[in-house]
Amino acid sequence: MTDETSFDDRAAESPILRRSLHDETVARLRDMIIDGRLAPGDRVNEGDVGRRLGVSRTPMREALKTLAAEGLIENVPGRGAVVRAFTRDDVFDMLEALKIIEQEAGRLACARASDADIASLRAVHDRMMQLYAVRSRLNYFKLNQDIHSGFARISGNATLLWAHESIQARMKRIRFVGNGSEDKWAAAVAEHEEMIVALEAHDGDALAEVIGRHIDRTWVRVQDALPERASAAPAEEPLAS
Amino acid sequence: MTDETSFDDRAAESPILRRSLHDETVARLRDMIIDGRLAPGDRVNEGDVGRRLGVSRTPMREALKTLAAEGLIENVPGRGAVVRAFTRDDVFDMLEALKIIEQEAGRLACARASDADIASLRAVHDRMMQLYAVRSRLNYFKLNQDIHSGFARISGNATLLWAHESIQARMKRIRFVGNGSEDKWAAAVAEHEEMIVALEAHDGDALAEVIGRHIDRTWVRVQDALPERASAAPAEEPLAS
DNA sequence: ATGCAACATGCTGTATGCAGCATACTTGAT
DNA sequence: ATCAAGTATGCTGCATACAGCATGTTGCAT
Repeated sequence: MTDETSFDDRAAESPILRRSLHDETVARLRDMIIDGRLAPGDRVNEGDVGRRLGVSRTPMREALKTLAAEGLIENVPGRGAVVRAFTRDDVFDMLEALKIIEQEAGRLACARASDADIASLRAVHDRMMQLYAVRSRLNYFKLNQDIHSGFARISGNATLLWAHESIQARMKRIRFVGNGSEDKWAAAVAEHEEMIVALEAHDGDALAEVIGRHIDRTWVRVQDALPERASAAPAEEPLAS
Repeated sequence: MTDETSFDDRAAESPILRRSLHDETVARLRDMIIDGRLAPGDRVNEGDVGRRLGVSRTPMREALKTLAAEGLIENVPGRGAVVRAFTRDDVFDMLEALKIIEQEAGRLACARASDADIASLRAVHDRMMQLYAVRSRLNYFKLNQDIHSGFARISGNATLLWAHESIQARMKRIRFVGNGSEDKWAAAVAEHEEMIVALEAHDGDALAEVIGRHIDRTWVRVQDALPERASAAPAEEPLAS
């Protein structure tokens, strides 16, 4: 279960385009939040964390403003940045919204997407099947994000894609935690296959139905891993150990 | 038609809660973008605009980062902030996304909203009818934002509300411009009435249908005011004149 | 022992200074 | 006259310095 050690996925980025320091800092902080180095409820000390990332307070503060707008942290006046902690209700809302967006994006994709677009999603799915075959959980998980936002991507609607990815970014930590047991994983893989088949058949209703089922079961799975009232962070490292 | 002069709506804010300088700056810049003082494509000079707002470059830069995350401006590396210009396709995508979110939020609202919630929306609608009666265009327009995000608000889903408001914030400028002629306005008012009736009857399908129709017609209306390829800003002030 | 008040510390919020880069202008050559 | 190259200017990006505030601690009084 531990063929990978770090959650870091920066290596997968485009190799040519060098990002600005701001984007870099935002990305690294995002990673720290997702993989739990910054736990929900933690105060983010600009000086400390900035030193740790090798940037001064100014770009640090700017990155925190960006993350606040993304909904990953909260900026309390006079007290600085706090990693946002999601309640059970918050997570329910996020999944419900994700379901709506993904279903409708799926319908649009069935109506509009080119064969090449569909083939590209099929390719991602095939790679995920291979990763599932060797139980490479972390790499599977990484691609899982892609395939879900993939429907929004090939729907051709940039705003839907933006909304989906924004919400998914907040959920990443939680989905990471609630990745579930062997049989649940198998069921998820089967549903993915159903989705791709529906997409290839341009059957929007069928696709929406599977997506709905899939996300409903995600809610069940995630719910178990969620503490009663507070956030999404058990104290210990949940997966990458 | 010119009973109001400024787009400014800060007076409508909660009187007690004093906002931080950051939030204040963000809000003021947002207003400047919406009412056209900062036109799409304009470069935002940190020094100049900062002086104009009475803040130094640092909080200015932080505000720009927030606005960039909100999608109202773009941060070009090495060139600073540029007010984002939306293409016709961008606007179509935004309206399509808004339609999806608003329809499904409406369905949820019909299923879940309390009588008090529904009554509050009815109250907003009634006030809009009064404003329509005296043709108070700008004040009508302000409440129009509220009633549309209102469905998301009383759906009880905070994430849907967030998504709706985020997208609507970007659209504000365009909706402002494309407010349309007398008869189109009358049609819009009639559709609003239909929506409230459907909501009060808890008829989700009917509500979704009206919302769909309403936004489709918004697209038609807005499209005319939209230049072919570029942004959403005719040079002159379009409405408050 | 407990509560309150004054103080000390450390952090946030803002301003300013400096280096680097992009762009515009000027000057010269063809 | 036009184009190119070098130069100059002004802005961005980042670091640092300073002021104000929130919080934790200590000492004193009851």
